[in-house]
Amino acid sequence: MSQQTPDIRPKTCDTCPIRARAVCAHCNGSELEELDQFKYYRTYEAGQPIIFAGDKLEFVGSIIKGVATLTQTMEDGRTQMTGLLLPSDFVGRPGRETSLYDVTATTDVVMCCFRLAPFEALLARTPHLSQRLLEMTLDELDSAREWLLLLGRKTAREKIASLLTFISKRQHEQTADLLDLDICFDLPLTRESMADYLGLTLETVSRQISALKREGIITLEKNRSVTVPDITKLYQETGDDYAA
Amino acid sequence: MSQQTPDIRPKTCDTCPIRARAVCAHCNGSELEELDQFKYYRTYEAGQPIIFAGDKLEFVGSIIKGVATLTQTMEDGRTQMTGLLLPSDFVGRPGRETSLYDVTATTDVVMCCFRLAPFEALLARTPHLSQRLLEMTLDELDSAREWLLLLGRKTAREKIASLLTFISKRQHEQTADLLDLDICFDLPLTRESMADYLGLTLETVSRQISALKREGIITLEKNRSVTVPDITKLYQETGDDYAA
DNA sequence: CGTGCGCTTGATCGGGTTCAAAACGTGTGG
DNA sequence: CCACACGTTTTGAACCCGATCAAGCGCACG
Repeated sequence: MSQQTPDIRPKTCDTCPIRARAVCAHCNGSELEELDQFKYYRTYEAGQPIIFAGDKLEFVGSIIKGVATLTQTMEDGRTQMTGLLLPSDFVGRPGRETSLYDVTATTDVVMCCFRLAPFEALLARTPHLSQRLLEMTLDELDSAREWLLLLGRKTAREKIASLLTFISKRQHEQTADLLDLDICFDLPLTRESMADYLGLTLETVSRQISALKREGIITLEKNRSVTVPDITKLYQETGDDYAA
Repeated sequence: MSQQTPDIRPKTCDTCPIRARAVCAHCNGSELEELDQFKYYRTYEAGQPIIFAGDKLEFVGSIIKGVATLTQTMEDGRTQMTGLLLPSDFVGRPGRETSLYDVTATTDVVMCCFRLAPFEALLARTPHLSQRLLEMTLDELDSAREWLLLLGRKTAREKIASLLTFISKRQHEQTADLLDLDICFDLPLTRESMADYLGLTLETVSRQISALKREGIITLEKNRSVTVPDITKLYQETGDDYAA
């Protein structure tokens, strides 16, 4: 925050790091030009709100860099994360005027935003766009269903191992999968956010992470930087049956 | 099962009870005719599997009548329901060859099935179809996110009250909402299935239902038929903030 | 009338929560 | 450079909600 983050906004879609996986992935040149008419970039600092539940939705868009969360909060303050958005993920819901969720940047975030009304109009007459959005929504639904299993039936230890495995996968899917090397990644979430993701308390999260550390399954530095010497050991703790 | 269920398969789409809400809702006459080329009806008895996880998907389709579930099972047998499909809901996932979930009929079910390959082909060139599927998928994602909150943060009592509220809503959304009348509905799920939906054990489900009964918030007959004298009282137990 | 399945109820156990306090890390100002 | 303050994380101790284990009940069906 005090340190100036370099402006990594892509100049054009050609140099956009998420071009291949974002909602615009299937769009051709002229479609991109149309999108460009009502596109703008926005940045958010870590911790800042992007949208509040109940707010009128002004835009939808893609996460270019950083991590954002969707959360729901009950009247008495109990909070559950219901979405964890990483680069290339889509934010917002065409066909709805107000957000059902709080959207928050948990790290510094760069977004590619589209004004809602023209985006919806383009969506309605551009199969390349709507088909990609359908694909992405179906994938998100599958992830949500895995998440249901995690919340409903997994133990605290399995939940932690599953989250760590998920983050390491998403952070390394671009790079070559060198399974024989140590895997390192940064946790983009505080203990409290992890707790909100996993349906636990932050104390339980802390205890389970300590246990994995004690057993040598993971190593951490400065509480945020994780090293996994043997990813299969971590994977065995997730409770999932083995598959890539 | 012993009793013969009357054949309620609609003769044509005009008389189809779910026409207005199904995936084909926006289709026009000629599009329906195309769908009709590779459409067929199937029925399943209560308890029968519709698809096993890992099976090759032969068809997608709509639930016309009855209730089906999606479930995931871990190696050691823990199971979590991850989908509860009621009439008009869509079954299957275009763009995937094998099912990730077990799909099971929990009551007698009638489905309108479409052979997968021609359906996908039609989907790709029929915006009326793909846009409706997108809408439905986005709605399902929203439901899944409410479900995440339920599994992650609600108490057993709140979970039960939420499920009962959900079922009563879905069974009465067609009929006029007479809030001042007693609300009655049948539970399409066993205690065990409810437990799988809620991330609980069947004993806890039974105890919480007994508690609600003892307190006069619900009444049951034959363990399956529920009467709610005052729906707002039940709603207050869900933990949700008040809204229709 | 017996058999089986779905449901209820009781007694005990334990994983995760709650409440509390200490340790750590980072940034601030003297 | 050190002292202090604040937010995050760790650790400890007691408690409790829901799980587990174990009968027993009631209704449908053969």
